[in-house]
Amino acid sequence: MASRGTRPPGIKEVAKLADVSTSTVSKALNGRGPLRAETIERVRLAAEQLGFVPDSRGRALASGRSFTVGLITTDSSGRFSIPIVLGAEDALSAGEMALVLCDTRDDPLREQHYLKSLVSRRVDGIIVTGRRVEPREPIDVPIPVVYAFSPSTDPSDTSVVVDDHGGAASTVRHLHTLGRKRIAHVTGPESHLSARIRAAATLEAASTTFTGQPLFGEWSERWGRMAVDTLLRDRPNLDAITCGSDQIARGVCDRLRELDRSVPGDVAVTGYDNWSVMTAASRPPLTTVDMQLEELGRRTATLLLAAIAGTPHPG
Amino acid sequence: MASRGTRPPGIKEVAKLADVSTSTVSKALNGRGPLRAETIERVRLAAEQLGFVPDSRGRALASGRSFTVGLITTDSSGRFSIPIVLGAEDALSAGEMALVLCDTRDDPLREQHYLKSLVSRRVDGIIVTGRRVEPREPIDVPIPVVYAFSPSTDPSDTSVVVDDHGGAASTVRHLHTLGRKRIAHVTGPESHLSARIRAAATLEAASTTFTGQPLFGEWSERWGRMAVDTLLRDRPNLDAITCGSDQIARGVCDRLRELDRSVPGDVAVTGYDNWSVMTAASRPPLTTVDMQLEELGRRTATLLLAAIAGTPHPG
DNA sequence: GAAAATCCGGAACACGTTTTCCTGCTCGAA
DNA sequence: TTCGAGCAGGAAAACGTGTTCCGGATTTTC
Repeated sequence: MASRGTRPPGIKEVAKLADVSTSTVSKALNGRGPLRAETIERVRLAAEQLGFVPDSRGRALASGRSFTVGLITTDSSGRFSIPIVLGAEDALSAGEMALVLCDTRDDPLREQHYLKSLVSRRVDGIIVTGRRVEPREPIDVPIPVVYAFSPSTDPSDTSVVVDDHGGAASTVRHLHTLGRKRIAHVTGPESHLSARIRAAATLEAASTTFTGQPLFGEWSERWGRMAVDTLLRDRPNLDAITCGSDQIARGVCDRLRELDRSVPGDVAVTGYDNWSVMTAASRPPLTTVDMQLEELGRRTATLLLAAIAGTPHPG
Repeated sequence: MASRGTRPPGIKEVAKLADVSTSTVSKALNGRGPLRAETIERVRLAAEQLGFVPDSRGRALASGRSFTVGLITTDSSGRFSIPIVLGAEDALSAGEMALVLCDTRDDPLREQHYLKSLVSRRVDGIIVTGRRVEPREPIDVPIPVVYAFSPSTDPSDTSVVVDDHGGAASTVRHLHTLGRKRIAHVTGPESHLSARIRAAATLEAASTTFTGQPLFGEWSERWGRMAVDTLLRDRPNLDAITCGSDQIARGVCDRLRELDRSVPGDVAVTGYDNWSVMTAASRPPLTTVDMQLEELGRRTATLLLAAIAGTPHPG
């Protein structure tokens, strides 16, 4: 551990070393006031010599902004929020903004606690994200908020969501291109909005080539394996299965292999999420739909920055 | 989005409403000075009525602390850092501390940038974590630092690491309890320290029951499947395979199933990491070693808090 | 050579809180 | 009645920066 006790040099130390006033230092380093180039250089040199790093607390107080945004998530697993966080961080760090992480673990009490903490920190904005695409209760704070992945129930709030409909439809189009004519769909619980949307979009896009009904179950490999047995019993001649998640798709693939159906020769299988752990390990590697969550995070952050700057984009 | 423009009430507004001075408000709300119960109640009421939330920027400036810790990680996937973050957050939020997240993506430039940002924010402490257990270059800042998962190369720094040796040894003991006598080991690249440690510990613990040499490869299911073929060709009578990761273990299980070897009847298989995605989906569910990363994060944060309070625990 | 225009830099204040020191009050005792 | 003790609460400084305004110095112009 490095030395402590000696507190870092402030703007005053720099001022003394450069033999100017503190305000001059501020102007020189921020390029504000009209200063001679020689003075600026002198200040810059002194700052560098002392290893001066401006204290953002003072800056925050003076500027009224904290250059910090909060991210509230309910997705402890990080399965969906991680890429979003990465994208958001990417867009934010360009603007010298920091991101404070708050994982509520789905506990309303915790969420309340974190919210108060963020308000107390005078965060410039808040990103709210979750594990499901179901709309969630909006949060009530006097700060710009952008919802990512799980939109707010209030349509006038700014929300960035994935295009489940388009994703599922493009999957079907892809299969049509490959000449598949009898498509089935295996997905997660019907109680999940994303499962319903993907199923509906699949049905719609494959109306003439769909066989049977979508199968709702759970987001697991086990369910994928079970579903294959059901499908092959009822519709033995199907030639494609679109799955609501990569996990399900992998289960489907595994079971098809065990039953000596060639993939994708006899039956084409598609996943959803582009979870590399699943897609790469599957045999054969899966065709899947990438939700582009990192891009989603980036756009969320960009929208938030715009809202902070005063140009909200509702809806 | 809630209303903006009207800036939140400050301590001054509360003071005016309660008809006391600002210092009295501070004392009342923080329970510092000697005040009459009646006064405290009056202030408390006024604060609540105005929805007053103290501005932590002012507090940070006055108290000299920012009540914030930075977390620097190189593990973009979040595979290992997520549980650590969760644990750390857990321990920190108890102390009203916030956590700002910095993902370097293994880019030294980015790391430097984030480091400067954290120093500028006068963070109270920093947690450094990574994707591998290899020791890493210590960071040089005048702030308490605790390394988690990837220790610092400087032994006088505070580092919290996983007990790979103990974990591997306990696996072997478990297998001995089950009566297994011919144990093999399949793990990741020999260039990875954790693979070497686990292999060495396995060899040591199973000295009399180990068959052949540990197999080094990669952290993938594919390698697990390949390794089974190699093992069964050279040592067809083995009765247990300990794997360096759950992914490898799953590949091993899958391949054994394909070859009609019963698991765990003929061959027992153990994993490492307790990655539920792998262990639960495997058939049969895997026995694995839990690294207790969340606990590691919690302990890291606790150590950091101690260091911030002035009681460093080097080594 | 004097007045005006220009340019540079400094003093002071603001931001919101905590903390130290100090004042004024009340109560009890002589 | 007066003095000391003790307690409740206020005034002011401090934290570190940004910003506004203003004065002094230099240059320009007639």
